[in-house]
Amino acid sequence: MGRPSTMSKAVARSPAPRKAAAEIDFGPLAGWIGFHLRMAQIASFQNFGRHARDIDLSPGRFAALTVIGRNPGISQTALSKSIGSDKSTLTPAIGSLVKRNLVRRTRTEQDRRTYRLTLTPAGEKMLRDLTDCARRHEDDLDAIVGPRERAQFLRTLRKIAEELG
Amino acid sequence: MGRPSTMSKAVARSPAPRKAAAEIDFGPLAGWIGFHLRMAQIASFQNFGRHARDIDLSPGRFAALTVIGRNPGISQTALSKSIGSDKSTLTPAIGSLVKRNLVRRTRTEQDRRTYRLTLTPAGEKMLRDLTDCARRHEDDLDAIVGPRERAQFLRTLRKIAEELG
DNA sequence: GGAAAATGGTTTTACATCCAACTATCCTGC
DNA sequence: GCAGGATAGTTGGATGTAAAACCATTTTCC
Repeated sequence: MGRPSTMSKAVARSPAPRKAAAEIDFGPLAGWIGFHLRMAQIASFQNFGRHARDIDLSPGRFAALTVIGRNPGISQTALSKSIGSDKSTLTPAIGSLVKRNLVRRTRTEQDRRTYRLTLTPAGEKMLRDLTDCARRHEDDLDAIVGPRERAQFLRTLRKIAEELG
Repeated sequence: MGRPSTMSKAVARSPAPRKAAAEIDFGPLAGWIGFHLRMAQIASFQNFGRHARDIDLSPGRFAALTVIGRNPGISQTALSKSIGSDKSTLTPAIGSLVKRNLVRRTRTEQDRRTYRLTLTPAGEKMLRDLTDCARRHEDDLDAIVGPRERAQFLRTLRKIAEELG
């Protein structure tokens, strides 16, 4: 496919119709909440990753760890509902946390289907470290949102999650 | 905390130490923007899915289609930057759009590394249909956010994406 | 008491996504 | 011009995710 036409067209000098990132036309996307929610979440996710680079745990697992820490004995299904991920997603996630000795999974005698999830001491330490990372990440977000808007912004986010959940 | 430790098991009648979703303790998560951003985005994603169930295209591809439609001739790299996904993610995504005859990918003679992406007529039709779905999804979001807050909310989201990007 | 429905978890399948390494093409400096 | 660096896109490997089918157990209801 060498396209041997040797550039007979050779428009040559035109500086290219290439688009700079800044001049992209987003059309209706530009005014849509859903789109910007997605973009903001992607950016926030990446920023969290920067703060927690050393510690090797994703935001999702961090949320899981926090909820387990605060609600010892919680079941996997309840956990999955609370953090908004599918229970089938949680199976390998919890598995890896158990393998890393951060979470303990014990059967109950009352209901032999469920597990009780609790943190190990190592899990509690990890949670403390991660909470520090998240705290710094939150400081970044707070600085951007600003103290005036913060409460209202949070309220709106919560409302979206509740009413669409 | 609960944990009456009376459980010699066989408590039988106790309505279960099971947690209802409503009474989960989220600890510091409860006040964090990053967490609620994530939850809101998950909910929004699912709601979009409900509206676009018939049409078989994810939000990410929808965004790609829109940007291509608005910026005919855009390159894959520029597209990936604009919608915030990795260029390697885009390779199979564009591939499937091309296979479904929604997008055309043409080589340029000036720079034989890049592709020019454009919509096919079928792609434009698909974009119109999807835009209708997204419009309904947006209506849901608008109803939740409310007209008073909308502009400020959007401004804040945009700021987060920009400053953390 | 037992069949039927519900519930907790796992497995399987199918993608989406990122990162790092790679190929092919271009651009730059000498 | 041509070697070395940049850039466009692809590939491979690892992980995250959801949905559906599935097993084991418990609960409901007759």
